[in-house]
Amino acid sequence: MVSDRALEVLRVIVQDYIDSKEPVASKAIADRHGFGVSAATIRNDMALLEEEELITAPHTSAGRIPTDKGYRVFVDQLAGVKPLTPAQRRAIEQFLSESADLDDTLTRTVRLLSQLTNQVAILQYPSLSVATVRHVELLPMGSHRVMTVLITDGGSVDQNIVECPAELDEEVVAELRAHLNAQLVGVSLAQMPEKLRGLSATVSPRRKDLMDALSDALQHAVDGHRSDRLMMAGAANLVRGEHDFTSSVYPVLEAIEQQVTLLKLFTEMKWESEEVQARIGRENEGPFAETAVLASAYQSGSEHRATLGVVGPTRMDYSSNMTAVRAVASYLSRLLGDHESERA
Amino acid sequence: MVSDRALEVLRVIVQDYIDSKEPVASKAIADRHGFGVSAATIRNDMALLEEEELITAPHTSAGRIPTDKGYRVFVDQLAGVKPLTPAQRRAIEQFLSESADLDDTLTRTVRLLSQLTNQVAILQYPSLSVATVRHVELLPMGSHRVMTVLITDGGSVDQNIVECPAELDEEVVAELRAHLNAQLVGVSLAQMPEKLRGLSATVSPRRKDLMDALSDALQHAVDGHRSDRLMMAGAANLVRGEHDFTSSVYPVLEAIEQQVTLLKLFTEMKWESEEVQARIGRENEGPFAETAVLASAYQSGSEHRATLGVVGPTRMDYSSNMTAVRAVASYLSRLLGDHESERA
DNA sequence: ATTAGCAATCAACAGGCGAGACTGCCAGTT
DNA sequence: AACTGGCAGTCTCGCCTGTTGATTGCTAAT
Repeated sequence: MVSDRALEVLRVIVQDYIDSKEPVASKAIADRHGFGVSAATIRNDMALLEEEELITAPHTSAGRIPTDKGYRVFVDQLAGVKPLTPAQRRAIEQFLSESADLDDTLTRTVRLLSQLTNQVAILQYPSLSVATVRHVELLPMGSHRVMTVLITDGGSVDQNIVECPAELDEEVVAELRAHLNAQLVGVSLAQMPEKLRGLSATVSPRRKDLMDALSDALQHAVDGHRSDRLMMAGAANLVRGEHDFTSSVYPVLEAIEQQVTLLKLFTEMKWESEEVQARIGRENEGPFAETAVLASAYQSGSEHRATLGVVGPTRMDYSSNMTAVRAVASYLSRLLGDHESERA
Repeated sequence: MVSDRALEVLRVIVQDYIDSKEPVASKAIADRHGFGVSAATIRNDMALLEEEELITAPHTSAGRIPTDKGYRVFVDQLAGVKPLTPAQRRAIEQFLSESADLDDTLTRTVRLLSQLTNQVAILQYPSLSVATVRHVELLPMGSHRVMTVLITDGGSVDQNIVECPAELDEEVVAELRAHLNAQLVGVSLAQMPEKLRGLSATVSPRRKDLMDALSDALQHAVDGHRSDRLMMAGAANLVRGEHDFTSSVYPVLEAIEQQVTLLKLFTEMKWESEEVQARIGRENEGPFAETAVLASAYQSGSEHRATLGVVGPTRMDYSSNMTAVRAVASYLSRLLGDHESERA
């Protein structure tokens, strides 16, 4: 029952509210965006929009502000795709082209995203379960200790120190190293647990304890690769416009730092439909009920996806932020994809 | 000219103000901490302390609050060493004993410190310039690409991908690997730049370009080890008691994220004198002029030191926070020292 | 040196008042 | 049927006021 013009009214309410932070009055709409109709007519449309719970008035004699539902309609139907500014595009190219290793790339990426959006940026570590083992190295550290190094084709490396139940010499280490590489190179991290469990059966009984210890350590390294960690950048942005949150930003910041709520949120999202997803206000539970979360998947390898995005007040610039999230996700995917293709 | 009793008055003003957040009145002091004197006498002492600019009154009919200078005197002369609670001690043991690799240890440490103090905790990455090279690994990635992996005895690992000017086969790689290890194992990171520069002279001319590319990559890995990065945890603590800062916490949080100001602060500090240093209020420049920074060096190896600490409002519990910082620094040193000694 | 007492000062609070900003509605117009 | 102008009603905000309660500084007495 909402006319096209009413939707336009909603659009300008969202837009004006986003940059003025003030409730938007009918008169202001009629003046600034000449719809060819008077303020009274805008008021009728606004009454309609209020009926539909797309906007609400903070108090009787105030203008209107969008509701969560209003933002939702705006995002789904009204938000035009704002192209990146040349400056933004340049910033992206520059930032990402300089990266060295994986960790550095991710750090830069999350900072970049926070700068582009002026929001808190969040980046989920890429799940490397489709990555495969490229090499396993064993380095003796004294007679009863060895360091395992697990190197994957994604370019990431993990190491662990293992207490050995038996005396070690270089010969034994070399033998084990050769054996481990023969068994494990090419195996995907997803298959690793199974493969590691079967490992102790492949060696002579007197090596069994030792091999068990090593496979424990390697399992630990694999676990560390789970995409269950987040990086954050731009926390200061959250406290900048302090009055964006009715109570305090404390629970929001805390929840971001705890990571668990956001990780849950990210995994809940379905990625089939759209490139960038938005969760607005009450659509989120708990501490994020006053925030909007924009997120996009990025390809961390040939298949698997991880998520990056921003968290901010519901009163945010959805158009440009969604563009920025999409752009950063796609640049990062390209970067990692290149990386991937290089090992062909 | 400040009598001993006047100093005691300062002490209780600091203590009371810290946990009540309210200016402290003469009557309250006379009542709660019976000095055996009346409120009027306390008032005389307070007038004296105000003369010395150790306390100040926010307005005429209010109690007094400590000035930066007052906190300084408190910290230097009055703050008793509050022992860790058993619960805190347990938390430290538990947290740090579970750590796996270096990065994990540091992450846990900084989180631990933020939990113990309820402040923002900052940890400078250990400078590994005294760490030595344990192993260099080369892994071919296609015919014109090789991944270098630099493993140090501290347990940290860095890798880089190198574009090779010439075709590679396993034989060449093996030769280079052996050569690099022969030349570099045991070299400290501080010596690496020099050593790397001389490297291309040690190989046959037709390998020279290749070796240069490799040493560039290794140099890059060494650079990544510089202790010019910080980790932060507990940012939410900064916004919890919002009214601790007259203006906004924004500049503080931003400065922490930018890292540069804090790194400068850390390097300025002299570590000879005390275990834990405090910089209070105006003693700090710029964004930190309203905060107190507690910091302590920790030993990241046999010699070199890095810094960890907390940032919070000047109105903080110096006694327990300094104890916590000291304890965490010492536990971390022990942990890293153990690690160090293991390679003997 | 300490104390009791007292006047002075000021923040915090609540209440009241006026101005300004919008809305909602209604009656009239196109 | 859609739109408009006008107007009363409502509510926030800022401002002023007076009141209350807390605390100090001073002075004179002990």
